[in-house]
Amino acid sequence: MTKLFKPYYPIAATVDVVIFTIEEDELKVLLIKRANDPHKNRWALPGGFLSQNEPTKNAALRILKDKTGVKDVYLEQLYTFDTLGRDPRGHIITISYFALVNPDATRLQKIEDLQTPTFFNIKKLPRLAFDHKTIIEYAKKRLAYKLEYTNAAFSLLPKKFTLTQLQNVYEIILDKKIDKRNFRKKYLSLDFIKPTHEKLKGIKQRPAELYSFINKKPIEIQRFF
Amino acid sequence: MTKLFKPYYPIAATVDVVIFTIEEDELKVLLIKRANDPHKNRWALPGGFLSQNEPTKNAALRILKDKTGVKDVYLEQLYTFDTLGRDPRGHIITISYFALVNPDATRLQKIEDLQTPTFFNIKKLPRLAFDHKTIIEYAKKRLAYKLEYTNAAFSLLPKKFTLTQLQNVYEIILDKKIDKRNFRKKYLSLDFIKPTHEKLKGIKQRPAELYSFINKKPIEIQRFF
DNA sequence: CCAAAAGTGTTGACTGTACACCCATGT
DNA sequence: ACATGGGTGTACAGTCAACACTTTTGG
Repeated sequence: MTKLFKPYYPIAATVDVVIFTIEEDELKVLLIKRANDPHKNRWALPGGFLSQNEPTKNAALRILKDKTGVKDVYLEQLYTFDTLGRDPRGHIITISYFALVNPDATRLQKIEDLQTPTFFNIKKLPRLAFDHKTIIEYAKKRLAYKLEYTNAAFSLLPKKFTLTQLQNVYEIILDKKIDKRNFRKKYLSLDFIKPTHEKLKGIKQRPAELYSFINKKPIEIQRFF
Repeated sequence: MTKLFKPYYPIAATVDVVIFTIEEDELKVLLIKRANDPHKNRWALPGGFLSQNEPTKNAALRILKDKTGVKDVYLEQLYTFDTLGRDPRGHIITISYFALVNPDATRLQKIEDLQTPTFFNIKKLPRLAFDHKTIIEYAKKRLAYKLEYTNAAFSLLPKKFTLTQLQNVYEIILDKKIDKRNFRKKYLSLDFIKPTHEKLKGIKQRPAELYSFINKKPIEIQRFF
């Protein structure tokens, strides 16, 4: 603290990061195994304490890189969790972030201190430390919104992808079947993607056209009145 | 702090509250005049430091009541602002909340220490303390979303209201004209409101039917696929 | 030629939008 | 009787949802 505050009570703040990916047709979340108490050896979101004069997003990026090897992700602030008792060490709030990554471009490091970063199927999560289950559930809702109202799917896909892969992303996250023709018509009409005129090769069926996102910046679509 | 953390750096956290209302056909924000430095005598969002073991939402309610007299509002967490330098006293993050109130039911107290809580037209804000302008802009976006996707308008209206009043809320917040017939058709089809079979009286035109919200809990509407 | 996934259009239902006049009341 | 805002319907356009067959490739 650069100066002291009269009657004001300092608290501790952590950041926690929810990293989603899609792998083997499953929505997965990145977890690490805690090296220390509390909850030693339990699976948890990558997270840690803020450093001095460190913005929370920087802290999230730093911790993510140090504990999992994941870097260069676009983080979005999710929510600040502050329930009393969420951390047995005392009054600790956590500012959570979330991001989407493409597993092909995301090599997990095996860190020496046994943090073993691992993507878990969101439907088969182990017992989690702290209130991290709550945080993941909240993040999942936000993810579904993002997919419905933005071009966020680009973060989950390789640079070039087929419409079937894209549709799979939607089906997995929204957890429902979508009609192929309607999906293509609608998604193409949004003008988020364009054909590359390349084809997927080396497979035994008809090769699919590869598409790419026109814009790798977040774009929203509008509604109501 | 109930226990000490080894190398971990305590920070200070404040909460700030954005209270919106609609009055005289204008969207207004509740501000107070700061009693102390920094930014003494400048207008600011009601806010203050977290107390020991106090959840942020409780802190927001406490501060709101103490500094403005406003109570019994439904607060929703907005965002955590943490830009370095946002507070000249040091590394202080703020967890912001927002709420909608009906001015008829919200009596502002004139507090002895000259905090003078006042609703300002959002289009005519004075110079604000800290990064409170940024916070208000963020809150305004969130407000427009809420209105489009939920029944949140109930918080801005008296128990009984006319469809014209409801439409005004939308026109003011979305900042555009809406066709009267289309608005009525659409809003009624959402089944958020029901006629009370009472009429507005004592005015010189044809008296309007009064409606009330069926449900004063947040409800969302769905889209896409 | 077979298996597998890619690709493609039409129809009917529903929703959004544009638009103008009569009605009920107080003065 | 008039001024004021309240209240109402229709038609056209656009979007959504349901639905099945042909094409291309590798083996």
